[in-house]
Amino acid sequence: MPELPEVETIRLSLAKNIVGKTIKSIQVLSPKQFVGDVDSIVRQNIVSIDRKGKVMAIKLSNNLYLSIHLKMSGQILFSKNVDHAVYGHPVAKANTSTMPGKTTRIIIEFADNSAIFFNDLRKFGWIKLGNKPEEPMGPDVLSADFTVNHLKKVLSSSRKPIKVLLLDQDKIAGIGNIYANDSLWEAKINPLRVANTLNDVEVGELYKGILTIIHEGIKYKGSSSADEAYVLPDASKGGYQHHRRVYHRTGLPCLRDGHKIMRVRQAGRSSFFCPHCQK
DNA sequence: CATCATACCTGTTCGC
DNA sequence: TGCGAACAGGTATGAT
Repeated sequence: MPELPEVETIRLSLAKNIVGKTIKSIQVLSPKQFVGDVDSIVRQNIVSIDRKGKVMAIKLSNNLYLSIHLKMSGQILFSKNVDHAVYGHPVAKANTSTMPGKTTRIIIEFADNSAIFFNDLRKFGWIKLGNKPEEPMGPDVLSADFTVNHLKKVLSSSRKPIKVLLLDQDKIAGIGNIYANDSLWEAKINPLRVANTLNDVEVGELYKGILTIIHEGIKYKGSSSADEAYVLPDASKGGYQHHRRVYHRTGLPCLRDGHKIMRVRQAGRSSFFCPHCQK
């Protein structure tokens, strides 16, 4: 679920709430989802929180890093008081408005009695402790290394469909299914196009489209529609779902020309596009 | 080497 | 209404 804009929104919120705090305890309720020695994070301070692509890395005072990947259904909720972790409204799906809930997998408590809850219905997400962050290989979309020339190089060496390629975190880090589809609409490029057939003008448009859409995702604090688990750490919802271009808009009119949005399947995932204006 | 299908989980929604 | 199939933000792995 969470793609770059969602993870960045969570990172900024967490940074405000937990940097400088001391970890008092950790409870791992789903053992497969935590990798590392739990005891070595106790009594450490939170130094900073970084992000590359969809992975967050919390730096601790003993120079270890807690890397977090939310995969499809992960959430991070913050509560000022672990004993009264009640949120203003129900969070997504099966969760109740109090924590821990039935999808809570890991709880980290701080010395001031505040806490974060790692919820994950589908159990694909993880938290890993190590001496460096777990990072995807590709440059982050927001980094200086993500240039139009980098995009050109990545595309020219692949015969994959362009949308499938955009999801490859070893090539570019941070783009997921929502923002890949919407970026291609923005650039008027069909998701089925073979990557190395895009000309320089099209690569330029795609580069601009990716940056436009990712920045818009961050501006609206991520995408939280009814079928998405994502919420902010205070359980409030993001707003990008009201600004989607094509994602989950099958049969609805294209925002540019009114033709019906189509859905196709690529590498096991849904792709959405306007058959009229995306060439 | 590159690309595709499958597995990992659990819950909700769709189609007959 | 009931019930199995399809689907959901992602990615590691093995198969082709």
